[in-house]
Amino acid sequence: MTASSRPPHPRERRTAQDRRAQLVQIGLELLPTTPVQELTIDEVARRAGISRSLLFHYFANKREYYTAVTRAAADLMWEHLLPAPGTPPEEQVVGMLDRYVGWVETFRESHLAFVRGAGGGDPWVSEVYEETRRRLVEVALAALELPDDALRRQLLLAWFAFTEDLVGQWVHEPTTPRPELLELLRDVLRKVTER
Amino acid sequence: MTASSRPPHPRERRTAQDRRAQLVQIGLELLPTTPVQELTIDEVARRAGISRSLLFHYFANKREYYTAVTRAAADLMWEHLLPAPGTPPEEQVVGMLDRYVGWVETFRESHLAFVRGAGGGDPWVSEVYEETRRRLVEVALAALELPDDALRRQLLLAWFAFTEDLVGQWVHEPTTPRPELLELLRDVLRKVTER
DNA sequence: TAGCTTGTTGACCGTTGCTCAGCAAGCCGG
DNA sequence: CCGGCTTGCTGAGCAACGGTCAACAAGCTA
Repeated sequence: MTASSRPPHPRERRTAQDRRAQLVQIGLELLPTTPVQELTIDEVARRAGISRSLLFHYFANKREYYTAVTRAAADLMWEHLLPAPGTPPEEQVVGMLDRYVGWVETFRESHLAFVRGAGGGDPWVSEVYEETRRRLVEVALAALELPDDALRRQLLLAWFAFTEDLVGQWVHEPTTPRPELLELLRDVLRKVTER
Repeated sequence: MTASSRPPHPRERRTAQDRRAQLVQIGLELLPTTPVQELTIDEVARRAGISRSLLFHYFANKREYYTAVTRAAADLMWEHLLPAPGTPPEEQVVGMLDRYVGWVETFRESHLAFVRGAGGGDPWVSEVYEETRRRLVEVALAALELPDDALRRQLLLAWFAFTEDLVGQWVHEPTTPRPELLELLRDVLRKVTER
């Protein structure tokens, strides 16, 4: 987040860690306006005030860079959704759902662009997001205290796709009050898993 | 290094319509193996046995080309799913669902790659597929004889996201017999729309 | 001071999307 | 047969982008 105003001549030397973090941060800031894979190295380097070559010093290639950005975005969401340890099961699920809707509300385009980018095109990128979804399902499975079989996992993942889609539409056109949306999602989850 | 050969057929001259169709066809054939946006004009032109320039004679730019390819793919599916006129309502829905699963089963990677490509990255491309989904919802709404309000449409679209996701998983790991999958999907649809 | 480590750069290359001036294959009226 | 028109088609070439490489320079330590 440190402002990198560009003084005329002197070079700005940073530690490897700092530089990497800065580059990923720039990627995160660009994410809302640009499909991940379309970030140009030039643009990122320009914003960081460094040469293209330096970016390739930290990331072997473009893909490695934008998967790192994607992973950072996914981690941010993950940390926001994760329930505090010790929360009662039912509350865990409801809380995660509530925070998920909040997350989408807060970041709107930003988040939708991210999901879109994560779902499409590059398998390496989609793998990152799919892993996050799998982890979410893992948590939900435990919280719901459901038996763990393959079909149920598929259903939970599919329910998450349902939720993603519906919430994505809802933030653009809130067809029902927020609490009812949450109730509806919880209800569908119940009906989907109760078999 | 380019082909300096002028084989027996120095040049294959076609009508504009023919050429366009051929180019789109080549795009469709490449779709399973390559994310739409990553098709290279070079590759397509090479397969068609023409110069790159000619492709730009028929499509203003790359995007116009691959949205045309995407639209062609979407239309193929649409035509396959559309119920025959005169089919009784319930049968329409069940039939479409059945044919949808069949479609995914038949084309597997091909279809999943398509959906992935259509969902991600370029808004122009995703718009094409979203329009198809909207049309499907339109048909389903009529077939189910449900009142037509904004929330219900959202729910139907979200249910379709659920279906897409579940069927996509299921073809990779059939966790339940096919008829039960269909029943399950129909059941979830009922529960989602019965409010 | 020399010497090492390492953050950093500019010059260069191959590929790809895209443009443009013009060739060539049919088809017309004379 | 001929000139000219239309139109499918090409090759050379440009700009932008991803990626490589040898070398510079900013700090640290001996």
